[in-house]
Amino acid sequence: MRQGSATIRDVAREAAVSVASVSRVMNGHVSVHPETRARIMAVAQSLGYVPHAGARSLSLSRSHAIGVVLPDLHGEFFSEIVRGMDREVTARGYHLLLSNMHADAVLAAQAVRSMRGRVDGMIVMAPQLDTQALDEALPPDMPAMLVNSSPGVARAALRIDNAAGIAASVAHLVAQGRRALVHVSGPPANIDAEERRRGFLDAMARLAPEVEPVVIAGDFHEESGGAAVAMLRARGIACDGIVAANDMMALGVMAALRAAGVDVPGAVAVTGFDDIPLARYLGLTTIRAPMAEMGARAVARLIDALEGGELRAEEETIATELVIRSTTPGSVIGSGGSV
Amino acid sequence: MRQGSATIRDVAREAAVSVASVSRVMNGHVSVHPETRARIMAVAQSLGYVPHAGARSLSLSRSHAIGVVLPDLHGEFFSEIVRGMDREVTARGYHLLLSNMHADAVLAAQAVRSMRGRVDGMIVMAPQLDTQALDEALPPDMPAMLVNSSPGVARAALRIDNAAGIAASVAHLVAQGRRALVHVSGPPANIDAEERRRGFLDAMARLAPEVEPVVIAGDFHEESGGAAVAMLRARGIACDGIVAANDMMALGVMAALRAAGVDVPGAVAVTGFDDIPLARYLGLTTIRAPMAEMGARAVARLIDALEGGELRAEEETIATELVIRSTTPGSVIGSGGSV
DNA sequence: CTGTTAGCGCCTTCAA
DNA sequence: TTGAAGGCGCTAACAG
Repeated sequence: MRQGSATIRDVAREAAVSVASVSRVMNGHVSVHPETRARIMAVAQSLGYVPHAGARSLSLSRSHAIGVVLPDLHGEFFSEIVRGMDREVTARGYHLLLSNMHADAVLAAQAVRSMRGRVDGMIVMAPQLDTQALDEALPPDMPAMLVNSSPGVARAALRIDNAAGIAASVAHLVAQGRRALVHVSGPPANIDAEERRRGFLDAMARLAPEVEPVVIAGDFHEESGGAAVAMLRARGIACDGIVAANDMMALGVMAALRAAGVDVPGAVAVTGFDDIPLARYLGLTTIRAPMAEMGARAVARLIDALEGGELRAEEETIATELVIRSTTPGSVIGSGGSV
Repeated sequence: MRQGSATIRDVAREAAVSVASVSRVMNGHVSVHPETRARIMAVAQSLGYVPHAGARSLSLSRSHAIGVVLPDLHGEFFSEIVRGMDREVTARGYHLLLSNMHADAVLAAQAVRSMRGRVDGMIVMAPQLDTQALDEALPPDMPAMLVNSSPGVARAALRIDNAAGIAASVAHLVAQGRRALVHVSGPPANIDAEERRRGFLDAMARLAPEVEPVVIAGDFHEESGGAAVAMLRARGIACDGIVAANDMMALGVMAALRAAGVDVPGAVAVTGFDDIPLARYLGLTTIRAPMAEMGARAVARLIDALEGGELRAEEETIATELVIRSTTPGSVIGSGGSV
């Protein structure tokens, strides 16, 4: 992109051929005399010629890059998702153009627009943006995959099965005879948080219809887990199992419970969601959300579409997995993965 | 990048002006009649016109994108570095083009080349590539910053101060009267690992010249920490402090020690390096490596250079910070940050 | 098998 | 203040 580099014309002149021949050789096209080919390759080599990807994509109307717009999410997620995307994208010969998006819809729209002309498609993850904002931000003719975003937009989408995940946790606890379950939810504006909350209520209605389920509002941060426990105790709410909407809050719950001398999992069982590395270390039973696979899948679907397939505006759901550790007791029979 | 989008010509035609005027308006240039400007903007708006960044960068020879080539590193680092870069890059109106690089030099070269014509500069992090491979991979005229890479190349570089960090750990332990220190090193081909190993030996020579320092080879993975402890015990090597080359190994060390009934930090103190989130949770004393700041700094230096400044081929070092937790006892007086 | 020639979408002198 | 025209580097017909 800077001054010095040799262009296709330099190679052509030096090899005494036309740029077309150079282009043919560089792109492995047919019909080039072996001798000319050899000469051209030698010259290209000696000049250190590397095709200018920008020019190439302008002429081909194809950048082989896909834009990724992510919210400012936690370290674990970020790296996992991007890792999955990167794996797939590299295997397919594409590049990833990154752009973070802070919860602001205006900035989001700007980030999305700024990618026109540099990517062939986009992957947008916007758990906190509403349908309309997303719709306005995405150019209508831009192939895009929505990941864990608000439903309602006629776009191809991917989301983890929050409801089934939470339901698995509830089933697991219910199978142990626990009924007084409490859900510590995430921020209300967040689509994942909302689905988990609903999933909890639905699962309770199905699996323990005789009890009135309790939901305490949290915000996905560790502290709100501790706060939830404090509230529970202050109000004297009976509880033998806490289903947190994510692992960080579950950790807060565990710490508060133990600090208060409550036996975990003896008196109260705890489950989280996400399966962050800490969960494994601290023995937290949780729902594993396969973020890397999700990223890879999003890329795969998008590129498939870009290369001729259809990008059907349907939502695909990614299965989660219940990982039983020491915050819920014993190996329970028949409480496998999903519900 | 697809078919539908309106081009500058569509806007020009619709507004009954030349493309030059549209261009002037879009780029906020002077000398455009207010009336024409208004008309053009109205048309652009109604057509949903968004400038084609690819074409723009071809004609300007400026892509406002910077390429990032990273090794396949652990989640924590990856996200922290990229977060720092993203923050800076967004603030400056640039984009990040990502590319992973698996330890193979050929693939690395290819990854780097594939970015010509799509980025204005690059940030390369290659702790396991040697100088020559790096040199060959980077186009001579491509502005680039090396991050935690092999020294010796005449390029601008940034690296965390591994030696000072380890020295701080050693000083901290020595200040507690510990002398029988053991270092569990990282993989020998890794530049960070090597610098930490050397840093340990140098610090020991300086701070505890009377003892023969012990180094056990690890590989940055948790298991090798446990293996190191096993070896220590099998050989009956005396030891009252273990300085691991990274946190994961330190965790392995802690687990093995405790499993063997050894009191930590009573009998043996343990320190790590990196300060991953787990370190905080498990109370591991460690050296904090500010990866986000490092990423941001790399971007800042690169963009400064791209926008007129000089990109001097000098190495800048990023300071680390000793974080004392419970795997090394008590608050020790006078053992602050660096040595 | 090879060269010529239009663009891809935009920016920018140079004239008017 | 505005328009016409060339060019950024490359690819893809279309002729030879």
